[in-house]
Amino acid sequence: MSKPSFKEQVHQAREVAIVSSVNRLLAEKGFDAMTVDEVAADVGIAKASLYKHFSSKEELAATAMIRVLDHALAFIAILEGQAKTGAVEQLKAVVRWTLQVQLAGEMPSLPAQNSSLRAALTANKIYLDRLILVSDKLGGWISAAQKNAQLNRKLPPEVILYTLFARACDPVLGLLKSGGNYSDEQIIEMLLSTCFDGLVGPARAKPA
Amino acid sequence: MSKPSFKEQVHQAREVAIVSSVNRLLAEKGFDAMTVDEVAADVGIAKASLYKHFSSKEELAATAMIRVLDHALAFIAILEGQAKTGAVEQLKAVVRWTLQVQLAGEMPSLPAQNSSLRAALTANKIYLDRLILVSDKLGGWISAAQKNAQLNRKLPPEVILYTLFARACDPVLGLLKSGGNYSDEQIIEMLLSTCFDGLVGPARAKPA
DNA sequence: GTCTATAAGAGGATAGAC
DNA sequence: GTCTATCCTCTTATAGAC
Repeated sequence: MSKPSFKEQVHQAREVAIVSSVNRLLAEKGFDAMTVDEVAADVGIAKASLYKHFSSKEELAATAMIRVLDHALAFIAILEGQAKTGAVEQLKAVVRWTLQVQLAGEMPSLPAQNSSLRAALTANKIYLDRLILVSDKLGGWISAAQKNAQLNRKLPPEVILYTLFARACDPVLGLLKSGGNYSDEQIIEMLLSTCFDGLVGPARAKPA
Repeated sequence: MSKPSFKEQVHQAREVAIVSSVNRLLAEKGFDAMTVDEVAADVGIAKASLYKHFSSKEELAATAMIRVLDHALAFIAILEGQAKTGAVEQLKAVVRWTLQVQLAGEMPSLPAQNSSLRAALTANKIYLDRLILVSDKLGGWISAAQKNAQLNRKLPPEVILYTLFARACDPVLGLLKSGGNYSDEQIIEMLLSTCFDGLVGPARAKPA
């Protein structure tokens, strides 16, 4: 790699600032309610300047999503480097991290139905690449956990993967948070409980 | 009640047709992507005529939500009239019904973040009334199930209620449906399993 | 690359005739 | 109450000077 020039560093820094604003606004208002004017105002530059860095609102959102996936991959890498724990514990750690990001107001939320956004995401190689990387890592842990019977063997791994991904946009978190009756830590533990042990609760007795 | 005139019946029938269209479009595209022009075209009337029946797009959505809640209440009433089964079984039946409605493409999906919509809903007495009725019915079953230890006693009833409500907009259903690898019945059973028994699966042994 | 100014168009809501 | 035609605001995106 060649040393980046000062100009390039400024350019990069500005893009980082843009993506940070986009990420926060996506978490706060969602894709549809977020306007490009808001983003520009939040960053403190003119809207036309934004479009010199990113060609569309969809690309802004895609870049924010890529950043989140990169953070997830970094967290997963840390887990992999730690002392060997059970696969289920690693999956729980990832979900816990996801919930913490949401509680911090930093989890971008994209509507599943928006067609222009979906088109942009499925056409984005970098986004898809990161998504597959995360899926593969989690998929490995899921299959390990099923081998140990730590996770229900009757569920297709795909279903478990989707269910874990869905924790990143669980509306229950927002409801509990806005209700104000529970601490962040309590919310996280309750959601982990309902996700892994279900509403019925943990197994009452271990098999002999 | 006085006998409705023919004119009033036509009026009512038209409104029913409007709400049906709105309901289907809300399920298909969501509130933001749905346009009033589309609704008018789908019903087959002019947009201005729509506004003689409903004063805003938000009111259209609220009316559709009220209809869904009324259907839910009707289903709950049927369950109450049936031979006595466990409270958990009744809750599962309600969730199963919710999933069936989604699979049929008839569950309106409203974004949680849209502020104008939220304002209209929280100001709508009829909507709030129905929502409370459903919550009370489910709340009764939840507390009964917790007394029997059929549901985890450590979870606040409120958390269980929210978790059940959230099944009505679970993105996992849409992902599995669009994947095409499972029948509707399989999807329903898997989602019921992850909801009540969690990813870990059902208790492997009963306490002595 | 940054700015101001504006094009271009979508979409919610209404005017006014019938 | 229904229609056609229109208004008006908001929002994405770009033109063109510097």
